[in-house]
Amino acid sequence: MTELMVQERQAEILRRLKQEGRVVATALASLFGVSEDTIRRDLRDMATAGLCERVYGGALAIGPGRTTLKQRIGVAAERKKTLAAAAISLIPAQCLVYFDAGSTNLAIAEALPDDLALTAATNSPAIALALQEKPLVEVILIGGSLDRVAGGSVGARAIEAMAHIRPDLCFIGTCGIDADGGLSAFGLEDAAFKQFVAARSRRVAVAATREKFEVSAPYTVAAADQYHCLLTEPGIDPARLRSVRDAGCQIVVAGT
Amino acid sequence: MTELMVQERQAEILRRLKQEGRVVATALASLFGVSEDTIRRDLRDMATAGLCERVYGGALAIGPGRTTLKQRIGVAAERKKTLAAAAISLIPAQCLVYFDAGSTNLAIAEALPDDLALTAATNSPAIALALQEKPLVEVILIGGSLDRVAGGSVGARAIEAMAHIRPDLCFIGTCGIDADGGLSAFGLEDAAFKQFVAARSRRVAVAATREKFEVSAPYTVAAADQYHCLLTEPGIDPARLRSVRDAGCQIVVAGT
DNA sequence: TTGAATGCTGGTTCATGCATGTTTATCCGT
DNA sequence: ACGGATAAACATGCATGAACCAGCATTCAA
Repeated sequence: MTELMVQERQAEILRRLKQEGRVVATALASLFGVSEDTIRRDLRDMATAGLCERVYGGALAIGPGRTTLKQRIGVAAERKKTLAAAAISLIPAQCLVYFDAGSTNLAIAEALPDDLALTAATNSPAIALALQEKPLVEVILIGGSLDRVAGGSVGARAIEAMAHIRPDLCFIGTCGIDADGGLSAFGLEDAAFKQFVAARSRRVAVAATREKFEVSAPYTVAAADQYHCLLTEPGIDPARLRSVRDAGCQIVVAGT
Repeated sequence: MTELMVQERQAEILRRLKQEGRVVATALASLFGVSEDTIRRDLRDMATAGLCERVYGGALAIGPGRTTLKQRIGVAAERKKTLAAAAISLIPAQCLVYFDAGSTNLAIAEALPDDLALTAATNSPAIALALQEKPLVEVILIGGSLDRVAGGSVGARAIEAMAHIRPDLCFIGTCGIDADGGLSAFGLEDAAFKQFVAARSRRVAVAATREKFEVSAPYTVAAADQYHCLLTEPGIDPARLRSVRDAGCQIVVAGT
């Protein structure tokens, strides 16, 4: 490896932190060909700068990088990751994809591979931040009034901004799925916006963990025949899925 | 290698910077057949002109991929907090405040007290997330194309969305402040958007740490008489501040 | 002759490795 | 489970050489 300057070395450490969630001091020392003291100094500086959390033996990432590490450990989030992996296989390269606000869609955005080139639109600041990390993704942010509960822009301005865009594919978030496969949301404006986006998209996908099948939210978003793909986990009552499939919807069960 | 003139040499250095992302002073010296002092002078000049980042041993390229918002957040975090505290005293309750993308403005948004009620607009996903945590703040997200370097929306859509809003106060971010107090930015679209926002706002404030006074970015945003309040730290050359004050601009020095 | 570009001198700062003593995690025997 | 042993990881201070800057001298062209 070519000799690196301080800033480059720290930048590289930061990159590894983001990617792997953690770094080991001794490994970095031999990797860069410097003493462990130097690495420790680097980590200390980066920690005081708030770029990482110093721990005995190395350092941990802060923020999303660290949550992905936690996700690797946590079982519940492991399911979302599986879902996300399956979702990504639905995305053709070089197309325009819309990501609706929501934690499941955030997981999909985070899981996008670095070598996938596409244009991504979203109404969620959190998803926008995640997408910003993907080098080949051009990000379009949909503005509007920020809905605290939904975690994304809604309202007239959001719809106006969305009217300029026709996604090839959209991932709609849902709060609940009723017996007939209908999607629902907790907010009136949120539901209206989802509806608008779904109507404009060539292809509508819904990624939902199994607990969504046990929730019914007050505002309807779309019936089963208004979306094209339902992405979910194993262990759902086959009768529920059948009714959705009968409406002409593709069912993808992740992890099978 | 044939002997080159200063401008040619610097242009060649810049070319190499763009291509390789970094240059080493000693290598350049032997390459051009000049003393290391000359190279250092070159790099120093180019750095003050905002063309590269000077580091011990050489220089690093500036721009996409090099310095992202995330990296800038950790820099001078403590000082930015002091700046933020002072900035908050400028904000009247119940008004519409715009926060431009940038790490300094992010610090201001994070420092907002929980009992302050206002409507906040921003083009930055990161700032939107921070504002979402404040219970009495209504958040308006400005959409558009997401600029990775600036960390916020820019472009036609962003301007269109902004045209519906007339902020009582806006905090504009700046990449550099020139000798006459003029603000500048690294991106063309970014600069254009800042300009548009500033023109629409009743009152324009700029919060800048001291290093901004040593940087000059390529695209101009606003002259000193086009903003109303400059918020900065102690230790700035008084002559610089005087020229800004002479333009009719209020100067607030945080932490004094 | 003036001014810009460059090289040189001396003193300063910076990054790094090494030596020292301290703290921490882990293992082990009770 | 508990307390001590042990080795790894750590912080600190210091030494060193490289990189740095300010200032002055030199060159050369306008």
